[in-house]
Amino acid sequence: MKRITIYEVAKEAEVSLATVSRVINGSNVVREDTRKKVEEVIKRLGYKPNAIAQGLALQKTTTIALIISDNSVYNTGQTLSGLTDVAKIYKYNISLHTISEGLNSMNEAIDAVIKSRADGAIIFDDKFTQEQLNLLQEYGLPVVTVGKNSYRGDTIGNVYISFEKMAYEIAKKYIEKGKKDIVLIEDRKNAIVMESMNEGISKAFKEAGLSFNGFINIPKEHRASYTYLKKYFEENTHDLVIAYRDSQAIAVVNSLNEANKMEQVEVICALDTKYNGMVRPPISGYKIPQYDLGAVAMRVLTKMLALNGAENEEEVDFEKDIELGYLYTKRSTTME
Amino acid sequence: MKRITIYEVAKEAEVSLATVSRVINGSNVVREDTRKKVEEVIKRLGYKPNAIAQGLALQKTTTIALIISDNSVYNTGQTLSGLTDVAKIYKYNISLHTISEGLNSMNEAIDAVIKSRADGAIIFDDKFTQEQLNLLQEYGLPVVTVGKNSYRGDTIGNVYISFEKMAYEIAKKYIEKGKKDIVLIEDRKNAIVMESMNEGISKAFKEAGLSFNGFINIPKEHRASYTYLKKYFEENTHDLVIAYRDSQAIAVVNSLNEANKMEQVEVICALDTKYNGMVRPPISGYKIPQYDLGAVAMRVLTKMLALNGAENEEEVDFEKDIELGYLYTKRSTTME
DNA sequence: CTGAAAGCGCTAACAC
DNA sequence: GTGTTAGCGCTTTCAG
Repeated sequence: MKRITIYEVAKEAEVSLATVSRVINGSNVVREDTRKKVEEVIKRLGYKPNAIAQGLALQKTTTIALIISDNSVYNTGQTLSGLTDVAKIYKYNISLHTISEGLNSMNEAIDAVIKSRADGAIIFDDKFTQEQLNLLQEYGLPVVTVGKNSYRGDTIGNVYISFEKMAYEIAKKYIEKGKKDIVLIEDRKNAIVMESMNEGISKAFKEAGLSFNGFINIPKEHRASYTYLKKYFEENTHDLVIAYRDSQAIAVVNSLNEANKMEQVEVICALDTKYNGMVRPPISGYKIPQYDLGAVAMRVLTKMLALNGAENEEEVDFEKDIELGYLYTKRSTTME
Repeated sequence: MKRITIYEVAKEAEVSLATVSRVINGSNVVREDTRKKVEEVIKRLGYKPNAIAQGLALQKTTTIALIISDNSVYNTGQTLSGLTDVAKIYKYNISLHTISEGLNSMNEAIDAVIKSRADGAIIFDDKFTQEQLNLLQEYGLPVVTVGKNSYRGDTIGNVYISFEKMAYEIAKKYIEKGKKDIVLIEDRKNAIVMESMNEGISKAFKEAGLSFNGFINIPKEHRASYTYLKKYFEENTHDLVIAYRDSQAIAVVNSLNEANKMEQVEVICALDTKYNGMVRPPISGYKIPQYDLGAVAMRVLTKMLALNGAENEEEVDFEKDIELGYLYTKRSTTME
């Protein structure tokens, strides 16, 4: 097993550690021929600089910590891709901290992140508190959250989609068309988003002098929404049903189909995926820029980090809170 | 910004570094009251041991590197969950190295992993070479691959599913029923798996004195399989079509439906997902233990690591190559 | 342009 | 039990 250190390289190349260090860090004060010699030895010996030692010496790890809920991992490979692609561009390593249910999990993750001395953190999870963010801050980690815009701090950024706005727009449009019997299907796994959507719809109703009470709770007994929805739609009809995840939208459409009501009620999925287009009938939905959510978040973080490093108070201002848009895709479950 | 070191803690608690080190590492030679005192100071100061420094001193990082293709991230959140859950149990950190297309990407990832001095690596990707694995070995990293069983080495493990066997079994069963017109849909994104399946089917055919030539290539011009399949199934009919991913199976079923051939041809999806059950008609498929794939892989790696640490040649033998099973789920697209 | 030496924060003998 | 000290591998002044 190889365990070659900078010292071996130095000896073999007949220079000092300092010089080897200079060449691996691309310092341009090294004479060309000594550089060549050192590089040759590095290759010959298969020397790979120890990032841990570098981290210690430099007081930075070039690593950013990703704190992400189990749940999010499942659904959003694309966001992860965006995150990692951009990280790669800036040569950051990524350490992954998944948190499962359990209340304490987030605290444990934060603890691990602090100990790991990551340079910054990205949090992609529904539920965490401002205090937890503050803790990260205290230990000098800039953080950007993805999905929500309710966190504040000098070194806290937020990259998000406004589902409240989306829901508001949908509701408004339908109310104006006179289709006021709107219903929103609960998604227990995404309680926070549900809340924003509920608020958005309520706002539209209020503006129309109405009040919204179409939030459909899926009783806890029902493991899958489908079993409940099937029965529900046998007995009920609405103008429009809004679902968050594709699987729920599909369950709704299946239920509606079986109740022979597909003609009467429209269905919209808030978090569009390819499956909405593959199902029959294809379901209308809002395309969310999942990849960008990750890519932008990482980009914002790298900017913060650059600022940190520069130490210059040049007020290099940039937007830390970024709202991303969405795109409505009409398919067959809506009139327009 | 806090930057408290063990030294601060020692001074504040009026003990030496060594003692502080002992209490944070749970050494049991520390007197109870000094331990209490130190712990109090640690909490009061908010001291968090620097994992980087520990890593340097201990020559181990308690981190395992995950090398994973973009592609895999998308589809297999569950495997990731399995991986991380088990890692958590053994207190390992995870560093994430995604590799995108590009040939060199894997080499870069391996380079980064070596530099990071991770204790071990898990590779979850279709294509990499034995040489690349050997490189990891040379630098002392045990590795376990997930998905394939074709890599060898003292510190190389493989956790996988035999899609060859699966395909063989399917083909054999259908051939015996006299349904010999079997077709396998290409999946360009998973070329290696396709190959195994092709081999499995071919084997079954050969055993029956036949030869298999039902591998359907999706012409490159077609971004989505669906556009091609729709046309294909207007013109062709088979006894059985086997698809790998759910989206392909769905495309097949949709095409078949539109060609009014659903009654005549059976469809099986090799990599079952919840969507197969949600689509109409629901598609039969093989449930793959995705979570276990990750969990078992991580478990195997931790065993290797434990062995490494123990240094005892006690021949603590355990299986490094583990084949996981699958479970057939009949839905509506097959007769039985 | 290059080398010597201090230091990054922590662990692990080795003393006492 | 607890303290002293020598590293772990690398970067970075500071001299030369």
